[in-house]
Amino acid sequence: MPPDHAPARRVTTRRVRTRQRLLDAALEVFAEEGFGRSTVEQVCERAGFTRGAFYSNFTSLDELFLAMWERRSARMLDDLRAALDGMPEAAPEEALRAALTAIPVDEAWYRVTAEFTAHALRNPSLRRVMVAREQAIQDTVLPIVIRALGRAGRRVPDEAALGQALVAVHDGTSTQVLMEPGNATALHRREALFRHVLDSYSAPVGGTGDEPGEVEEEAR
Amino acid sequence: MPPDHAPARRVTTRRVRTRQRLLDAALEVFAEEGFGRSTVEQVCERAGFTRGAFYSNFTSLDELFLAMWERRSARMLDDLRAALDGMPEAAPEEALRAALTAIPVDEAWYRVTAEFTAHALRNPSLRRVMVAREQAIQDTVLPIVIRALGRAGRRVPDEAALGQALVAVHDGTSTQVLMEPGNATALHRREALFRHVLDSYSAPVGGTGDEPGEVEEEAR
DNA sequence: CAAGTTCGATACATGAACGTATCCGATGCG
DNA sequence: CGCATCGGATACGTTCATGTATCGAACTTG
Repeated sequence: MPPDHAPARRVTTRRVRTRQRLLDAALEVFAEEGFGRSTVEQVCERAGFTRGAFYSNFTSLDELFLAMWERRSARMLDDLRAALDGMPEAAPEEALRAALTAIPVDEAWYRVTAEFTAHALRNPSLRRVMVAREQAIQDTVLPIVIRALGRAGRRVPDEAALGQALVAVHDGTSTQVLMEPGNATALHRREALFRHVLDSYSAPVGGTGDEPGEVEEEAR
Repeated sequence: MPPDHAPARRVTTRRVRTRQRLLDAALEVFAEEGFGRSTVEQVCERAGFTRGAFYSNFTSLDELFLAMWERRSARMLDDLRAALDGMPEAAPEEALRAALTAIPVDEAWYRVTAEFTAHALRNPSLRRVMVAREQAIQDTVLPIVIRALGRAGRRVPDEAALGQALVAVHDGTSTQVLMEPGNATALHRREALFRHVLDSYSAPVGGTGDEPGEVEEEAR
């Protein structure tokens, strides 16, 4: 129902295409230069435009940064979802490996994410965006992980805690892996850590009833 | 033995003091504005100098950033060491809690670290600096952690793996905690995750001989 | 206490990025 | 096919950060 109060913007084909080209260019430039050191002109040049195009589509670099990050972030979630849906009957071990190879391909993306994290730590509204995204990731990943664990005969007592742990491990180890490119050990240890976390936050169902050092439900 | 080839710089008292004031100011400014958005003038103003002082002591903002980060980073390591040395006979549980409260006090520092991480991901020589620091942290912390675990009757089969896991968990959870300030749950989950990692990467010595789901030594 | 050196302040020239106002080709519509 | 609007290009003026070159006060040294 948009017979509008505002002038009823027609969204031209051209417009959406230039927006996308600008967003793509932004990812590249921010990854190379860093967000803080990037300029409007650099982004436009990379996209094959002049600054006129930019100011016609966005009002600030911050706005572009946010839009780009959210778009790319959503796509990453889609990829992850696809990778996990592809193996609905896999064992946790396999699913984990599949998920981990589906994700950390794009170094540029992780650079930009690190940049975005730093930026968000100084900006309450961006912080909320990041928190929301973390929640979205958990909502997507957790059910699948939990189902996989279930097939392996394990139950997760505190799902939210597992979700937070997985995200933390993912972020922390991603950085490590990127800091030493071509270090296979770091990659393997990353996988191992994930396995340990999955183990620690789940317990065998119908077994002896207790394992040593397992999770007790947390106080809220 | 420095009867020098270079003009034999006398290091005046004044000089070191202004250097320090500049470094302190840099931490604050970078934390507030972000490194990329910070200017030489902002730092100098905060320190109570003009740009002349800066250019007399450093050649670029990058140089200042690196110097500041290394200094602060070293101090952080000292704090950590002190906190852990303070309780040479503590149980792992206690020591963990002590270490965790000794560290994550300074939000500004973590902002700057995030900034530095992002920066280092684009800069090979900074990457090496970060990797070296991670190594230093492990060299400092691991022996203490391992001794504490030992007193609790636990042995660590793969020490390097534990070190990497601890750092990853620290980094990953720090971000989470800072993203939602005043969220006690995140803090508790952080602690819990540390406990689980300590458990997963160690095994009781002289016990039954095997626990389920423990670490096997890793391939190199 | 005089002479020299050091270090930060001041002044200046330069260049870069910004945002706006305007123009003109392209695109969609009748 | 002609017209109206849209969207990006161009051309400003302005602000701001940079780096250098010079100056002068404070401290060191003999």
